[in-house]
Amino acid sequence: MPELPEVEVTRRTLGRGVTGARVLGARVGKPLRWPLGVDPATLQGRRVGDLSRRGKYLWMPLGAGPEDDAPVGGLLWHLGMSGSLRLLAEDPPPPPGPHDHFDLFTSAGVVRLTDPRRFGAVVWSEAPDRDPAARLLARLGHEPLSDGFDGRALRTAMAGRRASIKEVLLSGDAVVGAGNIYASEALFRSGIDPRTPAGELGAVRCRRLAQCLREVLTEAVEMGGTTLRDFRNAHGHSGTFQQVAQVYDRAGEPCPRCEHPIRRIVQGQRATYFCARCQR
DNA sequence: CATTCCGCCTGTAAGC
DNA sequence: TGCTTACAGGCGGAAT
Repeated sequence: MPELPEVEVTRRTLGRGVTGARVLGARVGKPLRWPLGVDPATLQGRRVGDLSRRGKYLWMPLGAGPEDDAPVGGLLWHLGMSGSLRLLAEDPPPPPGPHDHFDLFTSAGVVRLTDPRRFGAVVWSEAPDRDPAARLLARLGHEPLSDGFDGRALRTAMAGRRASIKEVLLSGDAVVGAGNIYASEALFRSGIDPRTPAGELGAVRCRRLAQCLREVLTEAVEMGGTTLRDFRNAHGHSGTFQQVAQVYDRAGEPCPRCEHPIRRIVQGQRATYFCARCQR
């Protein structure tokens, strides 16, 4: 499932190829989570700017069109559960398959969103700080890879929260980017019991968690992300982080640190994997 | 305000 | 073998 590293890998691999290209048109397939919100024909002639990422959202600026008064805007992309973005340079591009639900035709190739479960979205917005993008980005927490993020910022953001640290990490309103895989992995690395109420974590453990979260996300980006089934980067290549995950989806296997069997519990209707001996 | 739950999807696997 | 059911999960929005 695409979490921060997968979106960042997509941003890098897609941005390298598509930035500066001209939009030629778009094809809208089956409905995604939200409607595009604009007539695809109005995108024609716009120039693709630098891709940026906020949490698991990708922002693609589309500069003014051929007419001088055309507003600057962009597309906000989300990969949902099973989405991936490819840049297809072949001419003509391969015909869309049954799970290809959006094509952005550009002078550099086709940006194609493949998303079997259709939890993803592509939404037009006139700016990232105007609706509908603003509404979707408004409640997001700290960027874990930004300079300002540390244990203090994390602790402040979680003050008073009685929900478990695992659920707060997943909620994305204290810190963004961790989904089910990286939340379990970061908690394992930091030795914190996923059931601990988030507000009870002191300065020391918050600092450790912030550091471990950064590390695990950074390593995952360097490994091209995690590919359990669907994820591919813009060139169609899989990630390899799943090979070094220490607890995720490893219930019953020995803990890599202490050999104690890894447990699987359910928190907020989601699976959590942890070592009950190493994590307290 | 904080927290919990629902619903959107479809591929996969377990159960009958 | 074939059908049914359960499950996985990101996350906004409604309900509590």
